[in-house]
Amino acid sequence: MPNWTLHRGDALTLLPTLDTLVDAVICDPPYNSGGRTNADRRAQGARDKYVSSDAAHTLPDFDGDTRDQRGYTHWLGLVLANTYRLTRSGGSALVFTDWAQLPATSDALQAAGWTWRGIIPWRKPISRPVKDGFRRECEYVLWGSRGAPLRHAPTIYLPGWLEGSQPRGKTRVHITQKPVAVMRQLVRIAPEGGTVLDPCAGSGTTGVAALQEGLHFIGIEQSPTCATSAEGRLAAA
Amino acid sequence: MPNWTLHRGDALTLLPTLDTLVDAVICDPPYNSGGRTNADRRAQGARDKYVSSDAAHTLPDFDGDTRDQRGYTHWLGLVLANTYRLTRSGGSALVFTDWAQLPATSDALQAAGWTWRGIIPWRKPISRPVKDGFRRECEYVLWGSRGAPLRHAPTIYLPGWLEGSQPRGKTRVHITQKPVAVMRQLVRIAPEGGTVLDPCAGSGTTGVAALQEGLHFIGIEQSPTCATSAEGRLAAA
DNA sequence: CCGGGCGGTGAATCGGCCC
DNA sequence: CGGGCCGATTCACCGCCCG
Repeated sequence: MPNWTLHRGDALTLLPTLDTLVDAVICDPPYNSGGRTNADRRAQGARDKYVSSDAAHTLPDFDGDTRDQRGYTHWLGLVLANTYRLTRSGGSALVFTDWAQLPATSDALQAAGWTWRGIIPWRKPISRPVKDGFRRECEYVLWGSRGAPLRHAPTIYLPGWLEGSQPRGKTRVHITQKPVAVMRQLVRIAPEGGTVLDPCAGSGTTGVAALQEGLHFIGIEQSPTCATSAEGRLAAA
Repeated sequence: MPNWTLHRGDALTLLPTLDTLVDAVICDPPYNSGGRTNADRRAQGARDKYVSSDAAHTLPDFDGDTRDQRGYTHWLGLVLANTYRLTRSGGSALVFTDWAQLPATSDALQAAGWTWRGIIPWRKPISRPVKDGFRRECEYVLWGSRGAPLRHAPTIYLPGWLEGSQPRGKTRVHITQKPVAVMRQLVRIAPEGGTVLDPCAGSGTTGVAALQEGLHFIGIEQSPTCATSAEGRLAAA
């Protein structure tokens, strides 16, 4: 029976106090990328940047989305270095990013010691059209490993791209919530019975997917509101 | 009736001598990314890196695939800066890259003066599975613009995701040849009756797509073998 | 219970106005 | 003149309602 733990608080404060070794780190940080100017990025909350001005839902805003690109790279590098320490040799990191922060994310991943292994695009069928230009309908997952990637037994083959829309309606509790089906593909990078760590757990989708795949889960979430709904979802899973 | 020109020679030598203004630059440079180490990358020709050792075809090798990452960024930045000079305000650049060179390519694009506008993944359904890991089945097109992107009349909406396998069999004349259907989507970023420039024309697929979409085409190709087959394909289109 | 139709939305972006 | 703020915009897709 897989088990789970959710720590409440700041990732950079809590990670140094942990000592359980894990097999995979899956992280969906605030991208810090909305807005055209640095002032836009720093001044607004995530809701103002990422949610349509006429959206009817009342999902809560989230913190930690006010860094400029250098600050973001540095912060993410620290988080990833702390998770690297907790990861077994052969373990993997999977980090979400949008197109604009992809190069910064690859810098942070490699600065933290991970070997960069690839990009897995995530295609979102419900996305805004762009007038006179190419639609921006993908987010991206960067894959890194600690040393040579683990050999699985039996051998597994994971997809090179993902597809899935954000949950809608009453199952949605977070502005940037990921579909469980997408996360279930990703957590399979951990070996059978392994442990997955998510330092930016949000609404806990990574944990739900891990439990469904028979993996243990350790999460960290700063926002009390998110942590509470994550605990509910994890307990139900 | 759209017309085309193909210059034979090195892009960095020829670009400064051109003075026709263009609406879009589409470029598929040698990625310089095969091999695990810098020594691997520099020692081999493109054929050894990108083609299976048991491949049955005998397509010619290509030059310009022996730079390390710093050299690649610098070279690509020079090419893109020279094409920037020839591009009308509001025009676009579309640059192909694989996952490993994506950050370097975004650096070069922006260093050359272009505003980075997004990433369009290109999925190649025929790709090798990765043992115990995520398949690498996408390449990426980086979109940049010179100033604010041109307003089209009528307004167009271009895709954020491309699919198409590399040509096989006797229609394939180049190791890294792109499908015409994919290139036709991309050249549409140029306005009706506009001109497309490809400084690394290869087998001329960009030009074929441009002509089919009613656009003019200017290409540059270094390899005499490739240039000859490109001329054949362009004349037929 | 199933199918068709309708209404709402998106990890924004852009133009324009005001200070 | 530059920066900040406001509101209009776009359509494929998904969920829900109703027949």
